[in-house]
Amino acid sequence: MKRNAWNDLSALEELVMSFVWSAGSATAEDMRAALAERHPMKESTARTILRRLESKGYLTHGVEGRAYRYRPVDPGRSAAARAVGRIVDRFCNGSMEQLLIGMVDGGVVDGKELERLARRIAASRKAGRGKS
Amino acid sequence: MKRNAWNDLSALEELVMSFVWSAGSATAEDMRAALAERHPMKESTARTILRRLESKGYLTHGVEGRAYRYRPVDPGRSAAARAVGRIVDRFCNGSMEQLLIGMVDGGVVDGKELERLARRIAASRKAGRGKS
DNA sequence: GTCTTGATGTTACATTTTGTAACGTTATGA
DNA sequence: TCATAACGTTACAAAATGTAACATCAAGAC
Repeated sequence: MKRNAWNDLSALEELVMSFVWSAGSATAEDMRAALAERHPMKESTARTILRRLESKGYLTHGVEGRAYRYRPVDPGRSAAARAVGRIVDRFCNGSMEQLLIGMVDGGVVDGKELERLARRIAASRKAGRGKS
Repeated sequence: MKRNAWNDLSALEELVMSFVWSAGSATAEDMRAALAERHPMKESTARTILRRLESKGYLTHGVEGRAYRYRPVDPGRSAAARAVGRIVDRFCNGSMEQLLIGMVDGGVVDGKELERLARRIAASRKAGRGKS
């Protein structure tokens, strides 16, 4: 049972996922050490969070020596895209345009920049799979 | 004192906001009746949810006859834009481009459509403003 | 002027979710 | 065989959620 439609991660889980996504993969200790200043926690706690994230479907793990190495099931942008899709439904009555307008007006992204990115992406997708 | 200013709505609160945003405004009864099938609840419960949403800053109310009429403090697209900004930070390492790529690849929005909308929006807001 | 009634605020509480972690178990290299 | 690192299990307190009863109070009905 999800917390809500656009995100079922708690603040801490979100912080952890953020780290794992940027790091690519991580063991419990890696994560704990990396977030030590932001959010200190015991080894046991770190592992619990990672396990919960795995049970929520965000992470998977493989054995590496004696430790577990967790890695994202999907790239952050995929999870992000799904989240945004739901946001559009709930907050903007399904109108992607409304969302974009809100983002530009709210300064989340500059209008020109958005146009530039959109143009580039549309072009590259049409041509062929050249992910930047 | 919200830990997550962007993601502080529960599933039910989200459903209610979704309704209020699309309806423009609503009394507790309006809301309760509208969501009756989706999520039945007593009058008292409906009012509690609306009051909580007001305390969270999502709604405000004015008196209308004997009832309170709640209305969104901000258009849904504003709340959506904030949420997306946060998502970009956490899920995409701050890269708006990564988010857009994820959305196009994930089928959340068509590349051409995105480009069309972006172009139109950029055109209608010639100035590239600084963030608030 | 009461009385009825609809709407409000106050208060309550069982669940679920989160954050945190102690502990017991197990494989592995010394 | 033993120390250890890493794991899973289990436990809780605190906060968030969902749900609602109850006491009130204003305004129109009589």
